Amino acid sequence: MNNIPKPTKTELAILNIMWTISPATVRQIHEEIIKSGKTSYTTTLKMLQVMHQKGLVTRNSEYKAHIYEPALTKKETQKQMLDDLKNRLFGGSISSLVLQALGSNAKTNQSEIDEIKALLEKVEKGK
Amino acid sequence: MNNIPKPTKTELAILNIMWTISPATVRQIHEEIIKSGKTSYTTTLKMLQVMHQKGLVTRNSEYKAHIYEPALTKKETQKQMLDDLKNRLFGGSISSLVLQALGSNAKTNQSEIDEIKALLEKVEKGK
DNA sequence: TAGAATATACGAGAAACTTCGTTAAACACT
DNA sequence: AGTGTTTAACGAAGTTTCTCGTATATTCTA
Repeated sequence: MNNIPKPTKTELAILNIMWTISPATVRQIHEEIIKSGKTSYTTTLKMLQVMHQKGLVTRNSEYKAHIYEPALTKKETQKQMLDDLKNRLFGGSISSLVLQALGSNAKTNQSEIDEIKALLEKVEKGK
Repeated sequence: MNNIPKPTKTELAILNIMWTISPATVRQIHEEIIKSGKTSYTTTLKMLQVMHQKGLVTRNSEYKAHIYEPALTKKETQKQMLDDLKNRLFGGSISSLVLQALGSNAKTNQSEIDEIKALLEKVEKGK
């Protein structure tokens, strides 16, 4: 099977770093992690190994220091997790999710609103 | 402290049932749960006890069979979890989340689109 | 009122997730 | 070559989450 599991909380934190600096070695990733909290190098290493085992990241072992990359783009992961949340809490309805998201957040700026509107038009046209 | 933690996967499944049938006894909740999979009554009971301990549900112990209710409404929980996802995967930007949600989902029907548009107008006016 | 049914409490074990120390191999530099 | 540094691998322990059996109390009913 080719199914990549949903990342856990800690795994997601690591992926967020990797989306900005990968391809990267464990050392490089670890340097970023410790900017916001203390952790052992081996903890980071172990996390990457487990994530590789799960298929969340790929790695190149050609050199002594392996080089890691996320298996999915940030966008793909966003889609995956949004989909999960939609199914588990919004009865499978994306619009219900969107309504709730917009409704509980008034500080959306004009250009963002325009962007959303434009996208809505596109969705409308595409029917 | 008054802080209610984010429900886990299993806890959320139970809350989903409770939002439709609560106030309810463990027995009633359990009957719903076993409609989609086998579990022991005591498992359900223990989950509710832990959830009560965490503050996710309230209970009335006046009678032999305690009566449970969610501590938060479904809407409040939706807001809470959307907020969490937004912070952990969308850099704190709701509009980026909304764009991704709408973009990766073409099958939004017309009335839903209209609803979203109306809400956008409201957000726009309220500035 | 005695036995059956139904409920809670509780603890133990399984499973998933996270952290870290130890070991050994690869490499870097005199 | 010999010493120190950097790395991967691995296992073990700590945590959280989930599942379930057993013990005990309460309620029902025949």
